[in-house]
Order: sequence, then structure tokens, then C-alpha cells
Amino acid sequence: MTQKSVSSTKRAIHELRARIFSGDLPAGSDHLETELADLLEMSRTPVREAILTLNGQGLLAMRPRKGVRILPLSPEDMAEIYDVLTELESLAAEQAAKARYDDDELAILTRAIDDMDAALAREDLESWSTADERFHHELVRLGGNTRVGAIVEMMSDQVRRARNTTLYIRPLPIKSNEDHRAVVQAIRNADAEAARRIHRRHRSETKDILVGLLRKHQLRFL
Amino acid sequence: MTQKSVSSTKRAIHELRARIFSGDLPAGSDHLETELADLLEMSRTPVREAILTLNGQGLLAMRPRKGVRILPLSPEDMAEIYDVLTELESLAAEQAAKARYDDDELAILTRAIDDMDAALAREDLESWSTADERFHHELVRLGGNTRVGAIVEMMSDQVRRARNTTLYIRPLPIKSNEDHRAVVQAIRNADAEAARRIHRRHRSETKDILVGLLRKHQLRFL
DNA sequence: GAATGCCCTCCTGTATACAAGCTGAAGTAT
DNA sequence: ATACTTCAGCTTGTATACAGGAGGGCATTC
Repeated sequence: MTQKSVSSTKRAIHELRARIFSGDLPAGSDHLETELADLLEMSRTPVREAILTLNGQGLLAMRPRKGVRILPLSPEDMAEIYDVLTELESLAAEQAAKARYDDDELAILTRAIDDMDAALAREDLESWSTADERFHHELVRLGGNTRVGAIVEMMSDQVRRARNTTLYIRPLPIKSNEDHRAVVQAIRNADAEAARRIHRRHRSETKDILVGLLRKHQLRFL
Repeated sequence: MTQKSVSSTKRAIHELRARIFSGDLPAGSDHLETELADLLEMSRTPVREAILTLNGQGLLAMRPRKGVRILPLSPEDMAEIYDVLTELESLAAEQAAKARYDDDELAILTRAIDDMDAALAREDLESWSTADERFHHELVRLGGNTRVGAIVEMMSDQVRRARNTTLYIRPLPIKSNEDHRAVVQAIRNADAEAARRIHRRHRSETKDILVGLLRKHQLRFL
């Protein structure tokens, strides 16, 4: 059973990611390789490979002899990441508009928007959040640049914890869907410049809100 | 001598990178872990860790049982990467302008520009290329966003081989420095919008030239 | 001659062994 | 009391052992 259906390394990556996002492995905490190996019930080797991978994705840092540190997120980190997301997602919006997708292909976007509306009506922030994430993810996919996709995913992972925290202290994102609809409309009209501009402003505003929130609530490290 | 001054894993990463860039490990070629371990005169473990790292950086792909493939670069890849570079570097230019650096701090940029001029006068393309790289790297550094820095470096690495190839078939980049100077001037004037716009156009033009070149010369995989 | 199936090789994934050097603590000297 | 030194333990980095299974080649059959 040396090679099972899914490799231990992959399991380690997924398990560790899940535990980081859930706060099970809290931001700022240190963990020895052996500790994590015991936790995941496997040897150090696949754990080490997972650590190396997650290190490359900016989720943790390897600090020789002090264990791996689950990287905390400061307001400055949040600002950096949202600046990257702003640039790359608005590029994606522009490219999606140029690709001239038909309504069928844009249906996932409008469905995500509808889901967000529904979730907001129920004040179900979890659902709103996942639908919002779906919208942005799908937008990037339609942009068609696989590198942009990979980078955006990585950056989204890095802010995931903070996103969950701010979700309940941020103002209700009621205006958000106006922007989303406008972006989709611009894409539908093949108005690349508008798609870019609108999405850019949208993301930029989100950044200001979230970073402001972290600063205001003194959430220095999430 | 289990832990020497610099770890085997780091050596493996650097050696492999160097050999990939030099073409010693050619694009598209496959290599078994054992083969690379023999080549670098170390055991499979650090080689494997290096492979994992470089895989995360998009330089090679792990293909179970077929060895690691040194990833070739298609014109489409080139286009993707330059689109990312265009967005993120122009963000950096914008931010650098907002940071209000004084002439001393911008000196590295102007020096890089002068070096490019000098290299061009001698038709020394190698030197021009390294100076150009210095300019872009420094611009990103002045932008102050560490994530942008990391991503740009990663993307630059991915196109490094192709860059070297196109260097000798592309038109002499004589107009390039006009743009570079204009960007620096905009940063000096704290004109963030201009810095962004000029650098954006500059990068976008470079993209068109290089991607066009690859297509024209049928360099499908570099 | 082509197709199918079986077998063997060999590569990879994982566990384990091991040594080296850092860290922190304890003890000593000033 | 503070600073310096030494020592022991522990973590990590690296090597190695090992098994499972995939892929390719060869043989057999139609």
C-alpha cells in the first residue's frame, strides 16, 4: 500500500490547507514537522513535501529549528494582495469581454449573482461569500489566462481566513451586485474597456473597505 | 556533513534553474529523479524537494513515471505571461510614483537606462538584456508590493529562455529607453497615472513584438 | 501482420535511519 | 546580578531502504 489511490502528499496538502483555513492551525502558530506528521498519521516525508508546496503558495513559512509558522496576515498584506487581485481580475474581465462569450457561457456568472442576491435577502453571509467567490473565480476562468487563474487562486487562499473574519463585521455588500451586473453587461456588450474599468473600481473599493476594517478593528494579524 | 553551509536542496534548486536557463536541460526534455540526483551528485531527497519547488514556480512538471518534464514555452504562454507582467509592472510604476522617491533613490533606474544606452551603442545585446532586467526588477522593487515582486520574478523566470532566444532576432530595442526615461520622469513628477499608462503601453508593445516574433519564426516551443 | 494479454522491469512514493548543528538551559566566573 | 561558556537534547536535512504499480515489451493467437 505504498501508493494508494491518492498520494499521502496530496492528502497532506489538502488536510493542512483545510486546517489552516478553519483556524485549526491558527495564524502565527508554529508546528514541528513531527507534530504535523503525527497529526496526519503519516511519515515526515509527505508532510515535508506538503510544507514545501504550501510554503511556495505563501500559506506558511519554514523556519529551520522553530517549526513551520502558519503565516499571519497583516492589513498591509491584505492591501498588497487586493492590489494584485484588482489588477489581474480586471485584466480577466477585459479579456472575457474581448472573447465575445454568448449568454449561455455567461450564465454561470449571472447565476452566481442571483445566488448572492438570494443569500443577501436571507442575510446568509456564508452563502453570499461562496457565491461571490464563484463569481470571481468564473470571471477569471472566462478571462482565459491560466497564469492569472493560478495567481488569483493563490492570493485568494492567502486572504481566505481574513475574509471569513471580516465577513461578519463588514457592511452588508448590497451594492456589490450592481457592480457585478454591470461587469457582466459590459462583457456581454464586448465592451472590454468598460468591463475592466468597472471591475477595477469594484475590487479597489472592496480593498479599501476590507483593509480599513482590519485597521479599524486593530486586527493586525489574522 | 549532513547539514553543510548551504543545504543540498538549495543547491539543487539553483543548479537546476541554471541548467534550465542555459538550455543544458532543454525545454521539453524528460528526466528521471535518479538521473538528476546523479547529475547533481546528491541523493534523491533534496532533488525531489527542488523539483517540487520548481514545479510550483512553473519551470517543470512532474509526470509520474515519465520523469520531470522541463516545461516548454509556447507563444500562447508568452502572451499570458506578458499580460501578467504588463498589469503588475504598471501597477508597480504607479505605486512607485505615489511613493515620491527622490533622485537618489531613482538613481538605480537611471543608471540601468544609461547602461542600456551604452550596451546598445556597442550592440552588446547580452549587456542590454541584463540592464533591462535590472531596470524592470528595480521598478518593481520601488513599487513596494512584495507579492508583485515575487510574481514578476516567477513570470520572468518562465520566459527567460525565450527572451534569450528572441534577443538576437528581435529588432534592436532602440526606442525602448525613450519609454524607460518617460516612466522614470513620471515617477519623479509623482504622476502616478502617467507612470502606469506609459509603462503599460511599453510592456504591451514588447509583448506584441515578442509574441509576434515567436509566431513568425514558428518557434512553437522554447 | 495485427491485436491482445501477460509479465517483468524500473520508477516513484513513502518510511525510516542517522548525523550535524542550533537552541536553550544550566553552571561558572567576574 | 550579569555575562559568558559549555553541554545536552532535539529538530531538521539528507541518505537509504522498500514496496507497489504502471508501462512497455514479448509472446501467443487469430
